[in-house]
Amino acid sequence: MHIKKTIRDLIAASAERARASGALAFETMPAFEVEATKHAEHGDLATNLALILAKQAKQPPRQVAQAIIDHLTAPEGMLLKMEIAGPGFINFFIADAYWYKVIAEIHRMGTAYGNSNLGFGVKVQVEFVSANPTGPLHIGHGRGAALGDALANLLAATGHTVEREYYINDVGNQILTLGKSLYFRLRELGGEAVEFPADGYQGDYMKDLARDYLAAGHAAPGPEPHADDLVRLGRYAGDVILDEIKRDLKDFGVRFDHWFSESELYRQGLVDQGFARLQELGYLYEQDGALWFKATAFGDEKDRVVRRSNGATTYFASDVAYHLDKFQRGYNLVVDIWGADHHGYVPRLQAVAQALGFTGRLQVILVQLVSLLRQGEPVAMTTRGGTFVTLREVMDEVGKDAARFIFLTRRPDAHLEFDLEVAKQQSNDNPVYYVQYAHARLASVFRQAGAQGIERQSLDPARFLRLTLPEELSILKMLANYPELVEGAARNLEPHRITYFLTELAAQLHSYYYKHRFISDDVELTQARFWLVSGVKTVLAHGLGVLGVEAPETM
RNA sequence: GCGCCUGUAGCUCAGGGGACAGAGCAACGGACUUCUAAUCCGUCGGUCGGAGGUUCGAAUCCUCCCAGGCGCGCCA
Repeated sequence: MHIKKTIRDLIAASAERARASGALAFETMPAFEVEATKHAEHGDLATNLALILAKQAKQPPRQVAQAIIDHLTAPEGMLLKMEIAGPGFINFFIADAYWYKVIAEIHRMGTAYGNSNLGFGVKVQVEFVSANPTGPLHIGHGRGAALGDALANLLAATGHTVEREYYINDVGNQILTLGKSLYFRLRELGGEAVEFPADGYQGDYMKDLARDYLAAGHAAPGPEPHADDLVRLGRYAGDVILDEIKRDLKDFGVRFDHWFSESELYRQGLVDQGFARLQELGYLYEQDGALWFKATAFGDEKDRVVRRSNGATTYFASDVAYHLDKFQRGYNLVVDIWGADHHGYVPRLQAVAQALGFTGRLQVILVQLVSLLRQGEPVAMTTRGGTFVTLREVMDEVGKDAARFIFLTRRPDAHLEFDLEVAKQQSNDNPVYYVQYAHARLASVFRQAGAQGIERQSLDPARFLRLTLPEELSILKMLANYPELVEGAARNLEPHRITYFLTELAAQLHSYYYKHRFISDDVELTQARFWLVSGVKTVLAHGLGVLGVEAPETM
């Protein structure tokens, strides 16, 4: 029951009829809006078609609107009335009875209400987090994790075939640096006073790692270590850290289908394949002993080195290979979620996508950094410097659900201030509990009713006529609009729309609950309300599911 | 210097061509013998950073300026 689509079709058909009858003259049907109104006096839906068509039709907007109304025929009982308003909007007032249908619809679909086949046959990959295994996940990674996971859920709910991937940078200098860091911590444990390298990873986790290394029975390295020894230490540390990252993500409720190693690109010869492909297309050239990708041919500000004059390939070369591989795996859309500090990297990667012939199939979502505060004071966060708050700490302090909800209450491209003290202090006023409470409250109502021997009886649409309160109609409309909202969120890759919807639905439910009793002596009314609020419960659970937040039966 | 993101109520943020700009928190005043008060009801609070422009219509699009954040390697 996509009401907007239904109305849109009616409007379009009406305009065509008006043209056929000569009441309206226009060449082509322009794009027009059918929007939910902000104010009740404007009805339920409004269109701006008359305003847009006025110029073409050479008639005043309100006159065009009248012509559309005159030629519009809606199904019996659907429309209460239509009004021309303001400069030429047409407002549609939907009959109450129409909204009751949503209850049966939710009943029919069950927990799948809100799902759709929007993305049928579309294969999407969401790559997110992909933090280097050189330290624990911090709060910024948490934001990316929550977003990527919710986005993948959202796309799956709308019928896309979704795969979640984590890209592991396990090639290059950082392994050596990691090994060096471990090495120095080991020597410290051996009682030596060594000067820790400035470019080392200074966090305390490296000290723990060193202790664990010895505890596991590994021999401490001697002085003057060979580079191979450092690399081995680096790999060891990387593996341990990656295991920890996996554990953190699992506990954060985030699941991945693939963990893709950068080293795999080399093992499989994909980097050379990438070079060969670009070479073949004429987008590689040599200069100053280095190999360059002609990124400027696709709007990047400068060409980019893929192989340095010393023969080493760059990080960018890996990404060329990695994305070529992604596209060859047949994804219609590849979504990369990155921290905003990598934004300068977007044009060159888009250039690669274009060069390889996959224009428009790569979408990079930049997640702005989280500025972490503790009682209003900024906390500097650097992995290398070792001062940061880990995702683990945040989970422990404010809980998985609260953290995820907070992350998903902001647009990705907006800076996020996360004050730990505030998040803790306000944990009871946190919007996540507000929404969860609505769900638990309804569960409680049904438990209470059950205890009184009152069960929800079979669906009888005639009873819904008893739902006449403004609160009830308002809730019905929200429920009816939910599937479209989910589709819109998916289309725009914006999970936060779900968050806002849920908060609003919970608000309406709480208000309704407070003013009116669901369980009463009036059997018919009780049944009608049961059916209504069980629809609310279903939708709350669905939305929370998309966000990866629990929908508790009791709180 | 150049580029990207941001600037909306005291604070944190939605809204991103459409009708009188919204929510939460904070502040203030009310509501529990009641299906869960982690709730509800009300009050207060905004020249949408500034100036021009486009449009029937601009918080929203364009230009310039101001402020904050982040980038600008043959690093990863």
